[in-house]
Amino acid sequence: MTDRITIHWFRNDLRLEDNPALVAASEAGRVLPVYIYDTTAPESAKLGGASKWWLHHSLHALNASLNGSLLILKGDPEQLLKQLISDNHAQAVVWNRGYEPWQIKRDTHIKQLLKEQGLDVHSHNGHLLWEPMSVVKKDGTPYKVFTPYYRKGCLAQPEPRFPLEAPNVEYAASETKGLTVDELELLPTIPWDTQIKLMWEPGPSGAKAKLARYIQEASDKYQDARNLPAVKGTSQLSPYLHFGEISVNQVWYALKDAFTKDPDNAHLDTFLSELGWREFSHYLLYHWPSIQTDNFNNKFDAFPWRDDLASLKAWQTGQTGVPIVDAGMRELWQTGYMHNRVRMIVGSFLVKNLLLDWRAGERWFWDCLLDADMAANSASWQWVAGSGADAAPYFRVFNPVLQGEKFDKQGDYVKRFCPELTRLPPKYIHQPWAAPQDILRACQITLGKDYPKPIVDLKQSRERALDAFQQMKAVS
DNA sequence: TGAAATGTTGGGGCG
DNA sequence: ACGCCCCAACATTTC
Repeated sequence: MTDRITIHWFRNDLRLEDNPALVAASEAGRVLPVYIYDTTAPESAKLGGASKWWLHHSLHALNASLNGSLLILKGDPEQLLKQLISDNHAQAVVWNRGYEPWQIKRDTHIKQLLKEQGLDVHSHNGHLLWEPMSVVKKDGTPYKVFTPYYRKGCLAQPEPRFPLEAPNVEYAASETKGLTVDELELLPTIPWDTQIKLMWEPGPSGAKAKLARYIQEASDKYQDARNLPAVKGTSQLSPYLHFGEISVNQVWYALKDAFTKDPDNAHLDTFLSELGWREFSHYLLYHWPSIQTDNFNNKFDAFPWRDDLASLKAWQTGQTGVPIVDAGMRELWQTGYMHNRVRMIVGSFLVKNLLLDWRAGERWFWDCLLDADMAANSASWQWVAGSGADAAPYFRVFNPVLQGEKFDKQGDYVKRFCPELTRLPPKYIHQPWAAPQDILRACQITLGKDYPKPIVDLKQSRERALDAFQQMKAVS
């Protein structure tokens, strides 16, 4: 029994605490921990630049917590696992499940193959509160609307797993030679990560710090900071949850605990339902695997998206001439993150004011976000575009000026990322094009030179979007 | 987790 | 004192 070796295949569960597969492995004997950088992933699932940066640091943190015994491999998981098993005479393989369509296909195949070879193979739920396959309506079909999904489908079920302690593991030394984290070459060759390095600490300890800070601040309930991009009112846990450096169960129970002590704290309640949205997007991707590329609502197949590279480029680089949009896009580029409120504003702007396909936004976010997550990214873009399940109606067009005035009253957020607008008074900070010439001159701003003129007229482009929507409805 | 257009109400100025 | 109008404030509808 003590000679038995179980391979724990680390994927997006880069933690030792509350790790069901690792617990199972540790109970069966010695454990060989391996991370495999999968080079066979399809193009649409290949990690973006920001995600790679995060993974690099997260693997370092994991390896350190394993006293350097993490085996790192790169290539085709099927081949590498087979080799690993034979080199080390392993009898079992465990992992925590993933839910992206290509992962499911890959894992199902590998599981079957290894079982045929006589191995003991088990997968576990380490990533979600309620797994997609266990939540269906009475008629057996999956939910398409969030509220009944969450209330009747999830909350009515038994409570999610209470977080597990980190197991006592006896790690086996590998006979297979692995790579160092650095040899995966995940870091950028040009140093675009200077700001990111200062802001983020990947790994479980960074996650715990974020969680503690959030609960502390949410408990000071005078603030309504969740919607204010200039304030750190959101938890910023998304990249940690994506890579599994903290489990959703750990976050869920930490919030529940805080909520018990402070039952009418609306922030905590809202945050719990945000976790519900995270579950919902995984659920949608599992039951409708094509949502990353295809409109969930196929009426949108007839939507007249424009083809306009110059506008797309202006959006990507934060040069649209609309301050809150540009601030958001620059925040993304510089920090690998964007405040949730601003994600909705820039998304609406791309899809409605610029009339560009949501898939262009999905791809850009995928490359730039540290928390890039196929489920959340696809479901959220379709939500913004109006083509998704339980989506925002297409005619709900955000006015970036009003959104700015509402959620960034003094323009602090805009000024942080658009320093060329620093001198503008709050009255014009969200619409410099409306400022009188003498004020612009006094602020040393020449529109079209120091800061772009808006690339679209907000009113006209809003009407154009509504017309396009009518046109689509007429076609179908 | 909208915005804009349209409708309704009621207080106050004023002849 | 009364009716009329204006318009802000709020509510409802439409996109």
